[in-house]
Amino acid sequence: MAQYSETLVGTALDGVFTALADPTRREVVRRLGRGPMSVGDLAREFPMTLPSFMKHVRTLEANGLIRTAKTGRVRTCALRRERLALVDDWLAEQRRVWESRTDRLEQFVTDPEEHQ
Amino acid sequence: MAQYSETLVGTALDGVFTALADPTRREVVRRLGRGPMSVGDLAREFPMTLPSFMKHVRTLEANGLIRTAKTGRVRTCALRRERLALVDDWLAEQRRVWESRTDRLEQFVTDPEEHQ
DNA sequence: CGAATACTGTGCCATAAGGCTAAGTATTAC
DNA sequence: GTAATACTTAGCCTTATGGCACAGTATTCG
Repeated sequence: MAQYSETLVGTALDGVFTALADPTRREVVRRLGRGPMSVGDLAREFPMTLPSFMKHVRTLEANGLIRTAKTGRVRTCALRRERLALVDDWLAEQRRVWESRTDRLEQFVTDPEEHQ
Repeated sequence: MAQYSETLVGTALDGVFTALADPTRREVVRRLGRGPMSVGDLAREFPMTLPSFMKHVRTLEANGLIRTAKTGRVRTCALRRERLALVDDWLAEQRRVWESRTDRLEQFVTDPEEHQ
């Protein structure tokens, strides 16, 4: 049993998808798409306290979706677009898998109406 | 504050990303890409008990990534590829956002070295 | 220097996630 | 009709998640 096809099981994909599973974090990614912003400026847009918001920032950074740096008392966040490419890559691999589907149609011994 | 850009906050995107955040579920999606399979056949490949595995199946179904149907005592699962398109769409929107970035460069009053 | 600003750290809380065992139900096989 | 198969249900456990309040630190402003 077992053998997951992704070589490492606890992959970066886990983190990236987890990070994007939260609407607040997706919105942060979206806003940073327009350019870097400070934590404070970002936080002001969301209905939660700063400490709570900071957790999202740290999650995004820990999973490589953003980069942050502190200058004086201000921490600026910037999107790391290349990290989103992991999602693209995974989707592309899926497509590769199902495009080879017709090659092995004989495997599907299930009810015909189950075939999408 | 607030106004998240996705119209509904608890969107389908939450569920889709959450479902894909787990390596077991991603692997199920991958395998179903090759064609429908029964819960039992799928489960045999994973290092966990059937009840545990069934939770993943239900999560995938609840979030629309797979369709399942029972015939006799066997439940067959099939991928719903169209649901993965939501991820594609979100990524495409991101690209749209950051491609319009240069239009408003004057907004970035932050440290120049922060600009990726 | 004292006050305001912008985080940061700590600890608490409620719910959800992901796993297990054990027992139950419905089909199918013998 | 008994037994094996293929889930399914229920309950428990541990850890993770996402939120809070409150207190603390480091910069910058006046």
